[in-house]
Order: sequence, then C-alpha cells, then structure tokens
Amino acid sequence: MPSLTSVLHARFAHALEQAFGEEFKRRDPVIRSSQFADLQANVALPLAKELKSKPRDVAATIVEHLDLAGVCETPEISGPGFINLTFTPEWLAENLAAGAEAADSAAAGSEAGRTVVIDYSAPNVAKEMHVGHLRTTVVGDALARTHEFVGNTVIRQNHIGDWGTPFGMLIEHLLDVGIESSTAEEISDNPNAFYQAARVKFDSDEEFATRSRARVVALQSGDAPTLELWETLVGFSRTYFNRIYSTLDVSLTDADLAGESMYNDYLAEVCAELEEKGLARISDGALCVFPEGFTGREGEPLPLIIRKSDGGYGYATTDLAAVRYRAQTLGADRALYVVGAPQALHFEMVFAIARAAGWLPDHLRPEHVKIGNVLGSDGKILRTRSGAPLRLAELLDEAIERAKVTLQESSAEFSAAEEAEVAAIVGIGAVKYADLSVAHDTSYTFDLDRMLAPIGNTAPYLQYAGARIRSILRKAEGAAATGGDATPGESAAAWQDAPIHLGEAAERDLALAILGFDDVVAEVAAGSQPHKLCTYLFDLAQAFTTFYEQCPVLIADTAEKRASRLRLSQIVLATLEKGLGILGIRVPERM
RNA sequence: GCCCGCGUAGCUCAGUGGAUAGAGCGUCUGCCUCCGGAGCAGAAGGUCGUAGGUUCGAAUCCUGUCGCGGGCACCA
Repeated sequence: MPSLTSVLHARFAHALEQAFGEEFKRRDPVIRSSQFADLQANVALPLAKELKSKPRDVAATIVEHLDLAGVCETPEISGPGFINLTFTPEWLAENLAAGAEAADSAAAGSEAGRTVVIDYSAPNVAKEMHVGHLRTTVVGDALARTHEFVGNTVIRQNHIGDWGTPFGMLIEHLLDVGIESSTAEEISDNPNAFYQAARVKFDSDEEFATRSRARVVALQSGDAPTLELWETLVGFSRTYFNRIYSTLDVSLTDADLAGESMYNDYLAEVCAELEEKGLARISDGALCVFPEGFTGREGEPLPLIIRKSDGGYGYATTDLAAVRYRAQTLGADRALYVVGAPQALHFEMVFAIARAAGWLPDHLRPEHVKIGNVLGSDGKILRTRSGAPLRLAELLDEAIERAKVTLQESSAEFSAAEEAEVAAIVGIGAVKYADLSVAHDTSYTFDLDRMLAPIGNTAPYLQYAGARIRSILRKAEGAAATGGDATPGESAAAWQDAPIHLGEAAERDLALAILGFDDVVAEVAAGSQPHKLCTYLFDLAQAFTTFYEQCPVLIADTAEKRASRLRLSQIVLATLEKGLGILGIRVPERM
C-alpha cells in the first residue's frame, strides 16, 4: 500500500516538471498534516524567490498542472501560498480496503532492504539491570522491530559487559562462596548482592584483592580453568537477563549476545593497525589516538586511550573493534548505538577514529541514539528511597501488581490465570510505552501512576481501545453465528469484505488517521524516533473513540452501515496491534 | 575553564523556518433508556528563560546572557 504522502509526492514531482521544467522535478514538497486540510503542501513558498514570483502565483501554477483526479478534491491555495489537499472519500475507502488486504506486507520505500545493526540493552554480567538499561532495551527493541517491519535485515548486538577488571574479583568471590552454592545461584536472581559482596571484600581484604588482580591476568591470557569459571558467571547472568527480557517481552535472545569479550582477540590488532596508520601514539605511557577536532580541559588535544600504560585495554578499544566488526564483517548499512546520552563524546571520538582509519564505507554513518536519563520525582537519577540502585525486577513486579489491582475494578471478569496474563500485558506495556512515548534523548520523570493511568497518552488507554474493538467484533461474530441459516464461519466473515462508506465526519477522520500509518513508521525508521509512533497511535485511538461515540456500529440503522463500520473497526484494531507490536506491546483480548 | 544538551500552559511532555504554538494530566461545565463510562463533548490556562540579530516569515537558525543537567587521560 502506498503511503498517503508518497502518492502525492509522485504527482507533485510531475506537476513541478510540467510547470517549471525538468530541473524542478525533484524539489521535494514538504507535505504534512495540518489543521486546515487533510494534508498541506508547502512547496510554492520556498520556490517563489528562485522563480522571482509571488508564492500564491507559484502555487496557482503548480495546482494548474497537478493531476489529482480521483485522489483529492480540487486543491485550495491558502495563507501565504500553501496548497491544501483534501482526499475524496472514495479514494480513502479504496485505499483502506487495499491496505487491509496487504496488512502485513512491508511498507516498501527508501527505508527498505538494508542491513541495520542495532546495539542495545548492554547490561553487565553479575550486575542488576537498572532503569537506564530498561530504557535502552525498550527503545532499541522498538527500533529493531521497526526496521524489520519496513523490510530491513536487522542484526541485534547485545554488547554485554562480560569482560574486564571486575571479573578478577567476581571469579575469586565465586570460588570463595562455592560454584554450587546458593550464593552463586543468586546471581541469576539478585545479582547486586553478589557484586556488592565481592566489591566490599576487594576494598577491605588485601589478600583477596591480590588474588583478584592475578585472576584478571589469567583471564585475559586465556587460562582454561579461569575461562571455565568466567563462563559459569556469564551463564548465571544469562539466565537473569533472559528472565528480564522474557518479562519485558523483548526480542533479544542468546544469539544476539555480542559482549565485550567477543572482541578480546582483536584489541591488539586494532591498536597495531592504528599505530601503523599513524593515528595512534604513546602519551604518558598510554597508547592514544587524538582525533581531529576534539579538545579537552586546557584546549589540548583530547585523547582516546586505546591501550593503558599497564598494557591493558579499556572500553574504547573494544568499541573500536566493535564498530570495525559491524562495518566490515556484518556489512552494516546503518549502525545504531542505543546508548546513554552521557557517552556522546566517547562515541563521536570512536566514530571519527573509525572513519579516519578507513574502516567505514562512505555510506555508513554510525548513529548514537542517545538515551536520556530516567529521573525520580525529585529530578535526580532514579534510585530507591534509601539511595540504593533500583532493582528492575522489583519495579516490573510492582507495575504488574498495580495493573492487577485496576483489573479487579474492571467490569470484565477474569480467572486467576487470565488476570495474571492480562496484568502482565498491561503493566509491562505501560512501563514500555512510558519509555517510548517521550523523545529518546530527553530525560524523563518516572511515575508509575501516570504510566498505568487508563486515560491520557498511555499504553492502557490504547490497549483498552483495542480490547473494546475486540468486544464489538466478538459480539458481531456471536450474533452472526447464532442468527439465520448461514454457517457460523461464513457469517462471521461476511462484513470483513464489506464496502466501506465514509459518510460521517468521524468516519472520514478515522480513515485518514489509519492511512497515516505507513508514513509514520517510515519516519520512525529513518529518524529512530519511536515516540512519533506513540503519538500517532494515541491520535488513532482518539479518532476511534470519537467514531465509537458518534457512529453506532452493532446497532447502526442499516445493514450496510453496520458492515462498513465493523470492517472499519477491524482495520483500526489491526493497525493498533501492528503499531503496538512494533513497539513491543501486546493488546489483551479483554481488560 | 572548555565542550555538548536542555529551558514551551499549574504538572508531564510534543512541535520538520511557514497561517491563530499543540497534546495529556490536573481544574471547571455538560453527557449513561445508548454497541465496554477505563469513555465522549466543551472551557479556562502561553510575553516559547532573557536580550539582540538573520529572514517576507523564528519556539525552530546565529550571537550574547541567566538557570539546570551532562561530559572533558588510563572505570564502563
């Protein structure tokens, strides 16, 4: 199904060529929604100066050559030279029908057919995931699903923190408590306790600290027994990650794990190559790259340290190896890094160095999808009241628990099993949607009450709209199944091919909202901005509830209207499910 | 000190150089004989931090300034 704007872009290109000549064919008009019309094209204003003509006259010339027969009413020129476009109800109805048939086909276009590598989540082994991880996980997963939806090949890279100096103390602590002990087992459930205990011992026990340092050396040199212990630790954490991912309904699997350890064998090579190319030099004993255009405290060149003075490697080297791997081995056309905003400078430097080293093809520009901080109601980084890091598992449990309480006030009756399932869908959906519905690079205030509110721009509101449509469709099918002599299956499906009539204003508005879907998804893919899809879905749900109030469906006054409205409702539901599905949020059957 | 980001309604947030700056929450007023009221319709609420500049046109671009957050050499 062509998107609303792509249909128009093609026609505008033709009109521009006819009116002003070949070289104007590719002046892309800005076509966007407007309070004054279905869509508004702003093309005459930018062209007016160049053509030494008045904007309104330019607009008139364009409209003269614009062939929108069967698509739009005669365009109107308004204000300083905007071209207002109003679709014909017939065209809207036709495209709704066509779109419904091709419901799951990818929205083809400039965004399709590329290999997109997405780095997201990236928790640390033997550490609790916190709300910061929650946000990179949820946003990254939505972007991965978006790119898959538009027809790209997505390679997920979960860059877990599974290597480096902390593993000396973690392994030694593991040996102290015993591999088979319940304390060790706890890593897969409440990793903070284990990590903190190791940390405390490291800071207070000199003998332990010495053992730990020796263990780091053993690990990095590939000592087999040490690697086995390390693998045990990582295994516990994998269990923990997977349980969180499963609770969150996130698409990451073990196959997507691409942690820091994966690049261990390439670190020396990366350093050697950068030295050979004259990009790296020794400074204060450390091997550094000073990328052009970066300065530090006193205006001095800013280094990226790729080999510490003790010979060890830090995360900068790992990230350089990773960007090279993604460009050269994975063949990325786009590389997204869904990582916290504070790391902006680090990634700018890494990307600049990768470019200078010639590792990136010209068309590949790694993108840092900056994730803003999650703040508490005090405006500071979210923590528990006692100041300890917030346990993600507890937070998710609380969201589910609160969703359960509101379900008990619902008019729908549930068995215990249903209630648990729906509470999970609603509670988790609420948390994810709250993360996704604000621009990813701004910080936002975490507020469970607001996320779970059944009103406003929240997941429960959207899910409720979906559940209500399902209720209507169930009743329609039930009525068809029990009435008359037709077989249940055929009757239930009868309205699914019904002609769509858009007589009422609310029906027309709803149709227009539905057809905006492909444009929004393409925009989200291009600009990595899931919050635009949230805004769209909220508008769609509102358009539906307005329609629902104004246009009786099951009790419509004619059979034709009833069938048309049932079909319209079904398309809204399909669109809501598709959109929420891209965000990683499900719609319950009832709630 | 330097660099980056932010400052929009009481609160939480959208806003791509383009018409009268928009949502949601909260507040206020209506609407259940009605397909799910977890809803709908409407109202009030803004010198877009501030002072300049560019432009036919600025919340948006540029400069200064105030406030807040973050980053800036061996942690990740």
